[in-house]
Parts: sequence; C-alpha cells; structure tokens
Amino acid sequence: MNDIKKEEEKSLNFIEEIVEEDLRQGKYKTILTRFPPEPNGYLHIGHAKSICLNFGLALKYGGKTNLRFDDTNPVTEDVEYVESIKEDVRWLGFQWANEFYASDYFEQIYGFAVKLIQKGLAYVDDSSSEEIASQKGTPTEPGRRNKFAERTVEENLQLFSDMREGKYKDGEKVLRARVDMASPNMQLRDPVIYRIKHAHHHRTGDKWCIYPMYDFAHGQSDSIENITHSICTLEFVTHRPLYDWFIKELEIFPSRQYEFARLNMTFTVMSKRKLLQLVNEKFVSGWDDPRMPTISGLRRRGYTPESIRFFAEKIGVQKRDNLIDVSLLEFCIREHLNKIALRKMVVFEPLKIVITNYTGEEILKSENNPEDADTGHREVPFSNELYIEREDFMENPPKKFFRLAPGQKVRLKSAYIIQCDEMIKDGNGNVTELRCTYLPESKSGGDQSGMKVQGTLHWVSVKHAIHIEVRSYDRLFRVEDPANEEGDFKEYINPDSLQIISSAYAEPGLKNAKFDERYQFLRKGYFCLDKDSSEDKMVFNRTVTLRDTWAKEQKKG
RNA sequence: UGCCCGAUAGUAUAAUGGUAGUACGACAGAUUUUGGUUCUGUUUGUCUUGGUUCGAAUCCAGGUCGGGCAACCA
Repeated sequence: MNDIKKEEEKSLNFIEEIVEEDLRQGKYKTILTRFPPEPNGYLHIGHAKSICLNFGLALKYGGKTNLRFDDTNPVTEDVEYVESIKEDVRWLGFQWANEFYASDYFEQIYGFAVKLIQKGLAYVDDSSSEEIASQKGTPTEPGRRNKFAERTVEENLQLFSDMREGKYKDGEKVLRARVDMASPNMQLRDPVIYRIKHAHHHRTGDKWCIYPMYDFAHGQSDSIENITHSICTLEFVTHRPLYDWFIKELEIFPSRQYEFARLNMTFTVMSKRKLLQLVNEKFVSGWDDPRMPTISGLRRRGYTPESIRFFAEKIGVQKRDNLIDVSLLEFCIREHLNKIALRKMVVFEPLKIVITNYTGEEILKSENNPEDADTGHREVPFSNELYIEREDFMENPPKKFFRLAPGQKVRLKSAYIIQCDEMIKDGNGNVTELRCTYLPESKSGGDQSGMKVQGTLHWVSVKHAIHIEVRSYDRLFRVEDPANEEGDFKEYINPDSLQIISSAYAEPGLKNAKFDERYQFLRKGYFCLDKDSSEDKMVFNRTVTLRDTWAKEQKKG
C-alpha cells in the first residue's frame, strides 16, 4: 500500500521526464532554466505556475534558474514592473542565480544579425508592415519575396548599420531573416527580426534605436546564458522551428524549447492586457487589488506563498487546454491557513444580548489555534452585555437551526451556555436586544451542567469590543470564463465583488494584529491586516470564507 | 481548405501494452465547545470508428471536436 503510494507520488510531468532523460543520457551534467517575464505588467497566478515550474525543476534536479527580463519593446516596458516582478518572485520563495536582461545582450544580438547578413540569411526590407503582411501569403498559399530580398550582403550590411546609426525613421526599414517564404509554418516566412523604434529604453536609455524582435532575442538570450531547458507556453510551439533555425545558423549553444499549457482559472481573466484594462478603467483599485489574480493581489488578499506553491503542484503541468476551478485554489489556502491562523472572535452585524443573571466581568481563556497546541491560549473579556451575530438569532427558526431562538440554548464559545428568555423589539417589530440567562456551572473547561447544546456562537463583550473595518471579497466575474463570453469581458464583472463593513466588533486582543500574521475570525473566515489600516482604524481583508455547509443547506431549501 | 498541438468523471491530474487510480467539487454519515477541522462512505470517466495484440487509455490508420499560427507584441 505504502509502496503504491510512493509510486504515485513519483509520477513525473512530461518536462520532468525530459529532464531526467537528458540527465540520464549525460546530455547535461546540470540543468539551467530561466523565468523570462516582459516587464510590461504585474505577474499573475499563471506566471506563478511558470515560476514554480522553472525554479522547481532546478531545485529538484540540482540546477539553477535565472531571472531574465525580456525587455525588447521599450514602449510598453517600465522599471515599476521590473521591481514588482522581482518582489513577487522573491515572495513566492524563489532565488534566482542571476538577474539578467535581454537588453544586456543587445550588442551580441546585433552581432548575430550581422552574422546572418554575412551568411546571406538576412536582408533589409524597405516595405511597410502592410506590404510585408500582404506578401506573406496565407496558410494555404505561399508567400513571395520582394525585390529587397535581392540586395547584396554589402548593401545589407551598410543599410543595417545605417539603421543602427539612426538614419531612418520608425517603420522605414526592417531586417528580415531569409528562411522560407513557402513554409506551411507562417513563422518561417522571412520573419522580421529587427525594427526601428526611436524610443527610450528603461535600461539602455537612448543608446539604441533598433530593437530585436522576440524571436530574435529570446532564443539567443537562452543560448548566451546556456539555458538547457527553455520552457514556455503553447502559443510558441510554432516558433520552435525558427528558434532551432537561428541556433543552427548562428552556431550557438543549443538550448531546447519545451511548451506547456498556460493556466486558466474560473471566474477570472488571465491576460496582462485584460488585467491592465481593469486597472486603467478603475474596475479595481490597482494591480494589487485583493480581487485580482495577480500575485500582488493574492498576497494582499492574504494568500501565502506556501498555498500558491501547493496549488501549482496540484494543477500539474501538461499540454492540454485547461480551466482550473478556483475552488481548488481556495482549498489550497484554507488548507494552509487552518494550520497557522490565530483564532479571534469578530461580530460583523451585531445583536446585543444582556445576561440578566450575570454581574461583573471576567477574563476567559480560548485556544489560539486548536490545530496547533503550541500556540497556547489567549484571554478574552466576558461581561453581562455581549454582541452576537444577528444572523445567529431567529425568532421563528427552521428545523435544524442550531443557534439562538426564543427559549433555545446555545454555547458561547469558550464561555457559558445561555438561554434566550426574552426579545426586545422596536416600534417596527425588529428585534433590538435579547435578554438571556446563563448556566454558571457550564463554564468552558469545567462544565458541570450536564447540558448538551448543538450550537456554539462567537461573541464579543460590548464594553471591551474594538471597531475594525472588514472587506469581504467575492469572485470578480459572474461567469466561469469571462474571456470566452460574447462581447466585452468587462460586461461580466460581478458588481458585488467587494463588500465593506466599516465597523465590525472585535475582541480587544485583535488590536495587536500584525501584518504577517493570519487570523481566523471564528465561523467567518480567514482574514489578514490590510495596508490601508491606520492608527485609528484597522482594516482586514477576507482571504477566503470557511466552508459553510449550513449556508449550502439553506440555499437548497 | 495549410501547418502545428491536444482530447481520461463536473474540474483537474495519474496509469508509459497487463485490475482505470488520486485530488478538488457534489452527496450521505460519524466526530466536534467553530454548521470549521478530522474521519468514513457514495456518485460520475478513457471523443469516435477500425486495425495490431492473448491483452489497448496507451501502439497504428481514418474521422470528430477543441486550441494555436498569417503583429515592425511577447
């Protein structure tokens, strides 16, 4: 049985199989991977999958991973993104061996282009992008070369040099690789490899006015760094023949590219372009809005790096399109938070109760975390005036309502059993207060009452409670796959994805809350302190609710 | 109509020619001073048609369906 289990745990994803095979055959003594983001947006949970894969492989097989910024398009890139990306990767728990930039290699890549020209394998084309597109043919008809393809090596060398010198305006000329205009693979029909952009680059400044295209920078950068396994997503499969062609013609280190399916998740979108729209058009407060699937959003929401790594492990790596149920992510964070979160009591919508046979006040003890005895107990003040959750009382309860109702008994968590004797109502018939009596011999820890009650409620003492703001989040979209719905994905935004309770009542101990601690508000969910907190108001984000079988039961009814 | 990739319960993911398993979800129950946690059980699956084989999710062929590719984006 145990052996079977071990066997199962050992099952490898297809990339691990490739790596193990390469290692077994002695193709490489050690592996080198890289995580290659373009600094034009914040990282999201889909990137986390890639980060865990690339860094995880190196960790597992004793190799290293570089962080390399694919910064070949200066008009969309920014240092703000570079910084956020580094912070996110670090926060996820990974250390890169080297921090590199494709722009570090611009001189070498320029040299590669010259070499291609010298071999007669690249030419300067004066056509407009429209002309180039129209000459490219279609998937069923071959493309054709234009007269510029006939330029001599010397002429091309001179022209390319002039491009670099800034003698031409944006779009006036491009450098193209001479591959195969009749290839059924469109990527091979003499792709553009250099274009003119008189733009300021976040690292190289104004040194360059020509920039290599992705296809002429990415693989070359891999090669320069001696990356053994260059792992990317499926949309680059058709680029691989070009990747290999450059390696062969340039006679450089043969990195190999392998592709896996990107992560999609229900009730969210997973493209930097769409996420940027949500930010720019103020549907969310920023890239780190806790409803965003960005790593910074998840971090602010209260997700832990452990939970995200666990998630990445559970979803695996494969080549088929997928749409992962967000409930799996929620399972992963609950799993971790249940183990580490400190328990606190917070009442969101208060209903006051007065215990008529109790006088004075006392300090009670309650577990910090029943899952971890080492965390010990905390002190919670108790008195004759308490708040309970309004939804924990019903005047006319349905069957199986294990909470408070006229004449019914419940336990107050870590305190006493109480019974509801009397309701006090306002002029409209709304219950404003409950009069209860407690059973003195039912005190938690030394219950002598012999009484069994079905329900246990959280509570706070009125005079000791502190006020906090609570922000509860729900899924950002109303539909499972907003990117694949008719029309604009933004039409499917969930208007109720943020609910704010500006004054919830919390046990006083919560005033010592720390940013790096996680809390479970009993029966409510997992929460963390938000950066919007100030001296006079603490703000808490709900990371995720607790599983709630009662709510489910009610929905059915 | 070209080329490429893929298809296993609702969603994911294993099984690498030899009993289709696991997780999440759902459902039912036990335990519980959180309707949480934990535990137990139930349910649902190899896209299709042929072929090879003693034996096929796996190998082969045809089909179907889904995705990608014709940016001076990555």
